[in-house]
Amino acid sequence: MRFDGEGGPVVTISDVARDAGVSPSTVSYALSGKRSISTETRHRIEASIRRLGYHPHAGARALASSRTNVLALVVPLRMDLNVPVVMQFVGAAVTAARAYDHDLLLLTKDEGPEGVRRVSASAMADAVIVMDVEASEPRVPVLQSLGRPAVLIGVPDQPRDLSCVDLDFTAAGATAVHHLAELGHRDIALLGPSPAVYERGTSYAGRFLRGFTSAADRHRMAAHSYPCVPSYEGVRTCLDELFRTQPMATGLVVHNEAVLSALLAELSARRISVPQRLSIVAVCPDDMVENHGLALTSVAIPTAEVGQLAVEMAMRQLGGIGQPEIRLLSPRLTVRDSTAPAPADLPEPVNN
Amino acid sequence: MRFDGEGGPVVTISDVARDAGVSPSTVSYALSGKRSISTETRHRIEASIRRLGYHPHAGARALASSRTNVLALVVPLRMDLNVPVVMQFVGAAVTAARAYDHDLLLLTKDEGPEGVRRVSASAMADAVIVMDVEASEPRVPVLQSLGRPAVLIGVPDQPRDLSCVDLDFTAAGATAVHHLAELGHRDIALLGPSPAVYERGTSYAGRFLRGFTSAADRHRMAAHSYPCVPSYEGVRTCLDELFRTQPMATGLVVHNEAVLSALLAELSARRISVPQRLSIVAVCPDDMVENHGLALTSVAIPTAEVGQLAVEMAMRQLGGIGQPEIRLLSPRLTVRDSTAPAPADLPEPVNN
DNA sequence: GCAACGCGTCGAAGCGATTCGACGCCGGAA
DNA sequence: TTCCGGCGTCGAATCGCTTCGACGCGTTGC
Repeated sequence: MRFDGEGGPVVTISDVARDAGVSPSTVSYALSGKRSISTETRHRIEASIRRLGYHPHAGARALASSRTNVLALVVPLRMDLNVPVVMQFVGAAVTAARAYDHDLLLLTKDEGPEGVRRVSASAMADAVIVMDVEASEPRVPVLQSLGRPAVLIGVPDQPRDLSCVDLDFTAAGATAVHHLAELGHRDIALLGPSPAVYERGTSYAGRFLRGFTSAADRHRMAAHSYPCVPSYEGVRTCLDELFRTQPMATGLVVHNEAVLSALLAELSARRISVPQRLSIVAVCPDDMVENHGLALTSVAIPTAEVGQLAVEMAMRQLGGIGQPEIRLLSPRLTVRDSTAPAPADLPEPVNN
Repeated sequence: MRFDGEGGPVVTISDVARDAGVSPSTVSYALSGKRSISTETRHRIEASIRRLGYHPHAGARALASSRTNVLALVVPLRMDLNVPVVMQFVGAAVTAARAYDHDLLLLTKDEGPEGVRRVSASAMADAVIVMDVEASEPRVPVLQSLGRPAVLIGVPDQPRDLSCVDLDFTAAGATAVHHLAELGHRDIALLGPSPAVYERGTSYAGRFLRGFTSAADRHRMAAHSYPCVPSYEGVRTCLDELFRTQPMATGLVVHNEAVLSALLAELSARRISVPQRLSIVAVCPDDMVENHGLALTSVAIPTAEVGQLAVEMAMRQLGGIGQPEIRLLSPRLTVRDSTAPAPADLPEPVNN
């Protein structure tokens, strides 16, 4: 039992063993349950552990067992992504991980493929979860060569043998359009994420757009897409452009959580009433549909589920059961107060 | 050189040593620089490392050196805090940590003091950084007994021997008030964070409020504070309350980034012009003052600096130089378009 | 000319866990 | 009664790295 600086005594497994009158290996087996231990002995060991305040040394454990009980999570730090949404994923993931007695090591996308390799090669994590996946994701080859479980949140063009989980954004796009179609809208638009997001080839943006476009085609609706930088100015520019191109548009799908409040404020300033003149379908986590002065009809982004599933898929692979798989969650539409039947009489064209 | 599942060969320090024709300890010294190595030998070792693709095993390193090169970061997951602000801290911290060749382990405040103890006692991290500090912070005793460096972002009532870093929120409150006083405002209000934040005794909220109140007293201004839940509804309620209590208020300090856009939208809906009728000083990170249709006069929350400083203070303590210290950054006011001299004629009272 | 020293390198002893094989004991099957 | 198998436990090897002490050699100082 060494003493270490200010901190209390550093208790090792041998200290526990001595205190309980058994050998270290017995303590180890009592802890891991990999061999049976008599109830009698187990209780004695548990008591010693509590009395001495024993915590296994993570490094030693990792060295001996080649398991760290740590998951690496790669998050985007960019500000053109919606930050609260990212945080929701992270929160769900860390909570799920703790339920499996694992911790999360935080990496940033900035480090690129090399960061993933570094952490994995130096055995700092047992598996890797990657957010903000791009269509031609440069981290896929690295991830694949790692020989560790990996889960992508999003779907690249070539997932190879990697697990993916996400909302089915293609279906989500279609769902939003379908809802507007049912309400009789014939001329609709998509207010999408920042152009930068598309240019980067971000997985979900493209998938949603495809779903939106092809559903609109199927319904023979007029439909255009307007990427929108997340600022008041960006919203204004987008709306100008939108109503110049489609002055008779009556439906708007918003796939950009960050601009929701600015959009509603600006529409109200322009005296465009929602949902009378313009119906709005938001695509965002459920807890973001309130707080705008109007409950928004929305297609939910199930951040909590996705984050949790990502961890569970990783854990399953670590457990040996379960192969890589691609799981796309079906979209769920909740009708609230921002959508209504298309105006019966031709709406007044919006001019700016 | 073992082979391990799908992953490439697992290269150890002995493999490198053999390849370079030296002993393992020499490789170790070449890597750490703790003893001098001839240039000749060092080059040979570096070449071997590159050729074999050697990455030191983090667990083994931690075991032998009792250093993990990992910092634990405890973040709040609550949604009543402004999430983008939290993310800015995190981003700055992880970037700074990488500059010191360290990684970040993510803990949540949910785990409470026990989480901190767990991670520290099992030697998963060398130091701990804690966000969202409360006045009577329950993690302080644990942190103190750990015998590891710890840095709080925020200042509890009893910091004991722990390092703290933050914006000087007391001074920030005073600065905002002072600016309005100079412009001739005599009747002002504070739109603060959610009541829950105050009830929790969150460090920065109380400090800001104190700075605000005492500065207003000093200037003999009428001043009240209105905690505001971050939703459209919350903003409306607050404004109702505010103008019922202080119909002649001409200045508003907003210490709640999340409601800024809702606030401006609602004010515009109520035909209260900013800054003619009402001057607004925001307290928020600089990159949040745009995007509202009006550049806001603000007292900056230097998230990047604070996050980075937190890491640097932790590193300094790990390096043995530097004692625990409390660093409060001086506030910086930037005058933009949301503040103007108080209306010369008595402003029309706002009634709702 | 010799002691003292610094430099570059090596070997071996840990660090604190896991895990494999072995062993004694007891109960049930033959 | 003997043999076998499972249970509970132990001892020792091992994981990959750091670090301490030692050693040989070439300099430097008196």
